[in-house]
Amino acid sequence: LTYIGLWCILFIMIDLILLGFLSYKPMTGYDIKREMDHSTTHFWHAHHSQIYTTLRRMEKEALLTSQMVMEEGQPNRRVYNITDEGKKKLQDWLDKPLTELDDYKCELLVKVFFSGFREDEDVLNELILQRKLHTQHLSVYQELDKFLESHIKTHADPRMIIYSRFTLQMGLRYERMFIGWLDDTIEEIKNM
Amino acid sequence: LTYIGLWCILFIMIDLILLGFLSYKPMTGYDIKREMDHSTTHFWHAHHSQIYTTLRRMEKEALLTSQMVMEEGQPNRRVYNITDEGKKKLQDWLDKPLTELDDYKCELLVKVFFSGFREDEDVLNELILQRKLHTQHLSVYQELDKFLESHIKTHADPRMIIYSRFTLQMGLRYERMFIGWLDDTIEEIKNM
DNA sequence: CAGTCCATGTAAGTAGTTACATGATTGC
DNA sequence: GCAATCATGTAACTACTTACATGGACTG
Repeated sequence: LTYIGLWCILFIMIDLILLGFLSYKPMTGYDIKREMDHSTTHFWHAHHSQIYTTLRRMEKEALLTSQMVMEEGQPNRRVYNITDEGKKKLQDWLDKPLTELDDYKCELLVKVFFSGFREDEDVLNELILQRKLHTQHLSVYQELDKFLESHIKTHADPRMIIYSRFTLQMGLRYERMFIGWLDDTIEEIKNM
Repeated sequence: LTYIGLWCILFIMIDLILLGFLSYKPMTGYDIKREMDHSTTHFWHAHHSQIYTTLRRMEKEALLTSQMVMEEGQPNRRVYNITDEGKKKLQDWLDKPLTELDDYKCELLVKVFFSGFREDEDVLNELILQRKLHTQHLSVYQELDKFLESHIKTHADPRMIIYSRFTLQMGLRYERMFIGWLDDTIEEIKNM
């Protein structure tokens, strides 16, 4: 098991996300958590506990350095910087193309799959609730998209914004696709 | 931490999937793995090691029973049956509506998010490769869908088939949505 | 005679989750 | 007075992954 690490570098997603954010600018764990909640949540999320422990571990691995910055009236901040080794790791991962598909997990679909045992009425109510939740998500993404669109020209590095907007476009499409499926499935159950 | 189990029953997805399959008929771990690979993979997958260990644990929890069936010329089979307690657990989970959205994780989107650092050419190649993979998946789902459609009337319990087909419809929509996003993103990068 | 299918397991590790813990400041 | 924000951590656990392990029957 252990010798594999020598041959094939392990790319752990949370590591690469932290390296990605820190390649833009020095940040604290708190900063990264906040940014993730506003930009990557719809395709990758992390709890603060995982972020803090991973940053610590990556500092030991010489991918990052950190300094405590003393604040008055506010808690002190541990600011992380990416090292050359960290930059290399990020670039190595980016350069290596994905040759497989991500696997998708969806609890709702598991429930639907086994819903032959349920009352149609109950399934319908569940799908209607899900539709509400997805509609809320969709409108959040629409707001975010407007915001990104307005900042795309004023930003110093538009490439960053352009690529992050591609991911948001996927968020929008995903929600619309999901709502479409919910609508059609609701109709089909009603007509059963 | 421990007292929570007393108040709030834990619903672990793999448990519920195994209960779901065994509520149709008695099966072995191998059978369930094979069925999952043909029906639930696109929204939930499991390795055989997890299936075997979970079945064992659930037997201890009195949700299942098992008997070894001796075979000649072939390996012996451990056939599992669901108990009344197991049926109750499955039904309790089905009856409790989901009040949140599943969270979605996608490594490709993480890469795209940080692809401002890459050559457009490299990103394009990666997206084109992903397009190929998604197209392959799509055609597998289309075959499966044809198969389900032809069996929907001859099957003893069409409700089962109808609900499982709903999940396949999602698979089809998901792949089409993904390919659409890939096409548009590829075009936008080419025109950059 | 190499490879896949049948069939069932164990061992070891880790990524990620949930809860515990603290405490000053700002705002309704 | 209550809740949220800022800010950083530790402790404990578990769902899931990867690899190890076996061995007969069938197929091209």
